[in-house]
Amino acid sequence: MGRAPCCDKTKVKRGPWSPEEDAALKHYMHNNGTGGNWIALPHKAGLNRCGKSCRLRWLNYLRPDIKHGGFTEEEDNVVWTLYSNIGSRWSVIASQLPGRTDNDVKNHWNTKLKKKLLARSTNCNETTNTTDHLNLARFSPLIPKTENSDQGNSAYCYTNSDTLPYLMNGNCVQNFDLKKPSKPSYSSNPVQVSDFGTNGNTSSSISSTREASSLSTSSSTLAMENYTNFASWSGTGIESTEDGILVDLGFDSSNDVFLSGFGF
DNA sequence: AACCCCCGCAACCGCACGATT
DNA sequence: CAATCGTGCGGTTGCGGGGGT
Repeated sequence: MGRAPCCDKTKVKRGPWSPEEDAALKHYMHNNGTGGNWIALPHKAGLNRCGKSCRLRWLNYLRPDIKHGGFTEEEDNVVWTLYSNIGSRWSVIASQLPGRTDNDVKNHWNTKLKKKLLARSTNCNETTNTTDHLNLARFSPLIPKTENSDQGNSAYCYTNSDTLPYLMNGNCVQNFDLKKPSKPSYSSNPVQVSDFGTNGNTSSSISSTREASSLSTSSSTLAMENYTNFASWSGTGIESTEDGILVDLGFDSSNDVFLSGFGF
């Protein structure tokens, strides 16, 4: 048996809200709040609307603290960084942007930022056959394990020693243990991700703050090290037989790139 | 001036989840 | 424990405005 619809769609008004409806909803919300029940609200407020529609209208448009207008560069940076780490969890991203709603962030991503990303990905594809192979790590959002793996259990974050030090405003690349790539097509300096967490010099050059923790079950142990710009893990057991790295070096607006990656 | 196309945004839809009965 | 309900979320749609031809 399917879910019962929240309202009779043939009997409620749909489509754009009129100024009168907005005023009625605002007035009701000002005096009563939701009363903990959006479904009953339209009737109480004298609105011939679905409760979900009222909720959406209020949260995305009528709320007094809503910020309208274009996104600032700083807000873009937050969206880039969070999207690269957690994906399309718009409500979580929006919670980090005061006055912005999940719908705002989603629309902004779909209409502006995604196109930027695609444009860069195109450039990435164009350059991976040349001597510049940094783009996978610089542009990729989190890549699912199965898609990022050559043989199911290994992956690399590709980087470029010409660019990374500038982006990170430091010289950490010098400390990485650079190895030859496993894939012939990637011929520049890849950073084997499992090396991040095992190289003490690397960690100290990236960040002054560091936390370590571990998770244990009867069958597995997962050790976590969290740094400002990346987190590494290594473990044993059924669920965690691989070392991994989550890199978040943020967005560099002057170069119009963001650097973020995931590997194990 | 008329038409077309593209883009941005508001709104809708369906599903998942937690709370309640 | 299962059914029901309300809410929140992410994906998608479609309208309207603006720019180009």
